[in-house]
Parts: sequence; structure tokens; C-alpha cells
Amino acid sequence: MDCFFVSVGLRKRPELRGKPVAVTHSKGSKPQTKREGVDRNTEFNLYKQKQAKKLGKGTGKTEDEIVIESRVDNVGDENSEYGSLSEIASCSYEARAKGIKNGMFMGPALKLCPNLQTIPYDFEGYKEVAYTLYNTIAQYTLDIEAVSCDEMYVDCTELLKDLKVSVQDFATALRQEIKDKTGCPCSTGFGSNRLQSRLATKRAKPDGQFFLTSDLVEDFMFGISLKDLPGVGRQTSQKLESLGHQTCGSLQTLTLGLLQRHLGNKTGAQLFDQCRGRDPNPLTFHTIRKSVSAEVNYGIRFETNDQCFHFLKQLSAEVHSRMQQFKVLGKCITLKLMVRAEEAPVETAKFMGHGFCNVLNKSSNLTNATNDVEIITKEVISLCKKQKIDPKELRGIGIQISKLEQVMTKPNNSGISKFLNKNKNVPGSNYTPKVENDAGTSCDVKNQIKVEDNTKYSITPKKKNTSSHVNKSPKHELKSSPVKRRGRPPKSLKYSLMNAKSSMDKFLGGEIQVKEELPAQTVPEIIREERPKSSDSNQDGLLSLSWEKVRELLRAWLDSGQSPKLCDTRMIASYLSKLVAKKDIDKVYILMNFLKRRTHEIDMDIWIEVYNYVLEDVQNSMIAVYGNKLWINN
DNA sequence: ATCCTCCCCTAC
DNA sequence: TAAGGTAGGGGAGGAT
Ligand SMILES: [Mg+2]
Repeated sequence: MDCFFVSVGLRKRPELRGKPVAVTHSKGSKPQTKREGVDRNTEFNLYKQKQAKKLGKGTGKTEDEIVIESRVDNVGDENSEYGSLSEIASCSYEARAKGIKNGMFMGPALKLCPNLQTIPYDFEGYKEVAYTLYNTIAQYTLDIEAVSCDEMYVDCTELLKDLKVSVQDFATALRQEIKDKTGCPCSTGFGSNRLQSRLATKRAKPDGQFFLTSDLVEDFMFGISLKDLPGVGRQTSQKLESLGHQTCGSLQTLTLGLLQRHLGNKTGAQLFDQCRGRDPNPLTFHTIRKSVSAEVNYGIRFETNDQCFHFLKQLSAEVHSRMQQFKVLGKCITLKLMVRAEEAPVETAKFMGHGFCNVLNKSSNLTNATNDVEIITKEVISLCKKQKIDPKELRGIGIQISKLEQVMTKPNNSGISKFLNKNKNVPGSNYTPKVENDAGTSCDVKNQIKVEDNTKYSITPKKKNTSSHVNKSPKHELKSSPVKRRGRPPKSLKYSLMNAKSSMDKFLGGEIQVKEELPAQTVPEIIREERPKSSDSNQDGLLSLSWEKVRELLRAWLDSGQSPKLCDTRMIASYLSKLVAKKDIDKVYILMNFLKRRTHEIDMDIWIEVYNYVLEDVQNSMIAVYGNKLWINN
């Protein structure tokens, strides 16, 4: 999507279309009260000096020769008309034409464009549009790699073949469909690998399409800026610039060895490929999470160590809660501290911001993986004490857990009894723990669409609260604060939390999470529901059974020795799709892996077809609800 | 040589 | 007023 937040916001403000518009927290007006001790220039200069130093190290220049451009440039002083430090999350193309960019502060932006209009965040809108976008694409293929709530890679190889349609015709129709459904423009880029499609999309924006055909690649790459390559950010591009290269064409003259010497083995090799339009990385339709973390880098103002430890405890609880949601345990605990730099003013330029800080990370390894809140708390407090930091100087705190393992669930052998009358109990179909192990080994709950979770929390506070974390009511505060969005909200999709309560929690024994009620979720329509519905009255009846019973039904069905009937297959597929819609992913996961294993054990085409039929339904629903496929064991 | 920790860089 | 957060990749250099 193009300038996503703005496009969504403009649906409610059509009169602003065609005008320079920015999404911000505040309008950029002057503050009403003055804070003592603020020294913007000192703080800003520290940021710039640090940047210059980094650059000097990368390029070999002395700090004097380096001129840094920074977003703190052109900020007026406090109380001036152009002094606002409110950040622009997204701006319209009309604003960009005036030189405004995402991430810029309102003050400098207003200098460039005094009639810049601001609109507030609209998290519900983002969610709705994102779902619609993913549902629309999923009608055509499930080969989707989600990048963010408004961006994805799609493998269109098969679908273009099947539809017998040209790339450009498909792109036009698809973009029109998305615009019709969402009211927002979008752009598509086609190419023969990830890199090419990405660069093609950039070329296509705004509201356009571009097909980078193989015959164009060489010329096209020649003019691409190195900064536009994925993985090339500020530091890398400046380093390359100091070597005399700003474009891919120019970089093509360097040898692999030279690039590797300057940038390291991997980065050098990647760049060598990228500047030629090559990209060996395939799309990945599922990934495994490697860490879970939470950090708070605003409003941290402690007087005593105890306040700090109290905060650590609550942050540990938040991390623990996320680990439960993802069903992981971890072995490595890392504490991140932001500490006011000695030279930095005590009062920060941004109200309750972290200001100019030194950052340190310290980690500790456990013998056994855990998600225990007491252990995490104990470790982070211990790590914190070792740093011997004056609590008054702390400005940010984070906890990260890595070296993760999946939670193993215990077999639950109890309560297997008779099931529906039409099923016969078959000897040898006894419960096997293996099924449970399948269930426990992984449940990919991370790759799920959830746009801007917790709108309730992310939209600005009800009461103006100018106190720091430690002064607020602890209970409510720490539950919600790490989830609150400050500054520019992420368009995070891959790694966002899942709202649905874990149905596996009940198997974990004792540790039921008592979390505040989360906002109700809209359950998106499930795609391809036009498939003829079975009139079987048992179809809905399955939902009223416990999933274990359904598994027994399945087992009996598979063991029946008869050919599967289509109506039964449909019934199972429908049941599982509904479980997806209900976000009972754990059950779906168990049942699908069970079905896969057993159908493949039978090893008859007809049963494999049953599995594939059900799988297709389930994956369609998964894409519709979460934007990603269910992970199935090999 | 390889692993590990800490740090930097990047995406979104 | 206006407040980043979360995650992955990889390099430098010491530890094993
Ligand atoms: Mg880049």
C-alpha cells in the first residue's frame, strides 16, 4: 500500500485528498508549559557528534570533514512556531513533494510546508484495510510472505500460469480490486526474484505497477541507488559512498573480494549479488521465532533502586506473558539499559523521552529453558545490580529472552470415552502420546496478522499523565505500558502478538494467565466459502464436541477401512476452518498433523486427497484470519 | 577453527 | 508538549 497510514486516514477525511497530509500524535502546536533545564542544542549536537564518529570509523574521514544531515536539523527552539518534535509517521505524496519525509519532526516539516495538515492515527482502519488486502491476495494464491501489515511478497508463478493472464493485466485487475475494496491505492512490482520485485514496487509507487522483465534488469539495476537496496541503510550506504559508489552500476566494478574486505564476508557477497539484480533468497512462507522481548524507553525516571527493581519485575511479567502466548521457553536472558550519557542534559529535549544515552546489554544463561516470571525477575535484577548504575540516570529498560524452545505439552490421557453413535470403536486406535508430542513440538502462532494490536492501549491516554512510570499505579501501568505505542507505531505483522487466548494453556497446568481483557477481534470472512455447503446437520455439531472427541472421530474414520466420503471430508474441513476462525490454532495444529500423519500412513491416493482438500481449506482460512499458513510438520 | 557475547546495523 | 518497539543478521574479538 502507498503511504498506508495516510491513505487509510483519508478515507474519513476525503476533503484532504490532494493536499499535503501527515499522520502524527499531535498537531505540532507550541507547548503550553515550559520545562526547566531543557537544552535542545546540546542534546542534538551529541546525537550528531555520535553519528559523525560512527561515520568516521566506517569511512576513515576525520570528524571535522564530516557533515551530518540529521532530522534534528532545522528544528526551531522550544516555544517557536517550528519547534515541534512530534514525529511524522506517514505523509502523503503531496507532502513529500515539499521535501517532507516519514520520520521527520513536525517543526521542520512546517517550515517546508506551512499548510501541512495532520490527521490522527486510525488503528481500527489499518486493521480493516490490512485484512481486506490479505484476503484479496489470498483468493489468488497462498504463496504469501508477509512483510508487514501493508506489504507482502507473493509467488505468482503458478497463478499466472493457471489464469493464463499477462502480468500487467493481472496487476491492473488486482490493484483495482484492492482499491475498490479498501478505498486505498496500492502498487505492485513484478520481477524474477525478491530483490527485483521489491525494486520494481519502489519504482511503481505511488498507485502504479511495474514489471521488471529480464531484458530490462541490467539497465534498470545500473541506475538504482545503493541506499535503495534492502539491507543497505545509512551506515552502509555512506561507507560505500566514501569508496566512491552511490549506484549499483558503479558498485558492479568492484570485485567480490574487495567488497568482502570492506563489509565482511556475508554482507560483501550479498551486495555483490544485489547490485547485479541477483537474489538467491527464496520466499519464506513460515519462520520460527528466535527471541521474545519487551522494552520501555520513555517515561523512565527512578529515584531509588527499589523503584527500578519493581519496574523490572513488572517488565518481566510482561515478557513472561508474551512467552506464554508464543508458547516458548528460553535459556538466555538479556537486560538492556539506556543510561543518560554524562554530557547529556538531565532534562530531555523530548518530554519524558530517553534523550542522549549510552546503551548496554548484559546477558545471562540458564541451565534450563524457562518462562518463569520469578526466575526472569531474579536474573534481570541481578544483572542490573552488577552494572552499578545510579537509578536516577536510567532512561530505558528492556528484557529479551533468546535461545528459545517450544513448550512441550503433557499428554492428557483422561476422559477418552465413546463418541458419536455412527462411529465404531476400532481396536488399535488407542491414544498415543506421539500425537501430543506433535502438538507440543511447535505451534506457529507468530506469523499472524494482527495490525496494531491493543488499540485500546495505543490510542492516547485518557488522562494527561505527566508522571513517570514509577509514579503511576503499578498494576495497570505495567500491564499495558510495554504495549502502548509511542512515537511512530510499527507496522509489525510478523512479530506482533496474538490476542486469542491460548487454548493450550489449560494443558500447561496451573499457570493460567490472568490477562486483562483484550479488544474484541473481528473475525474476517473466510475465503472460498462459495464451495457448496454440506447439508449434513452434523457439520455444526462437531463444534460442540471437545476437540479430543473430534480426534477420536477422525481416528475412527481413518481406521474404518472404507473409502472416505466427500461429505465427511467437507465436514472435517469445515470444522477445522471454523476452529481457525475461532483462533483455536492449537487444536487445528494437532488435528492437522494427526490427519496428515494418519492419511499418509494409509498411503492411498484417496486419503491423501482428503488431507489435501482439508489442508487447502484450513490454509485458506489461516491466510484470511492470520495472513499466514499453518505450520505443518514434515 | 568455532563458539559466544556484545554491539552495530537494518527493516518495518 | 509528546513519549519507539520488536525482531533478525552479522561482525569484532575474546573464550573455548
Ligand atoms: Mg535500504
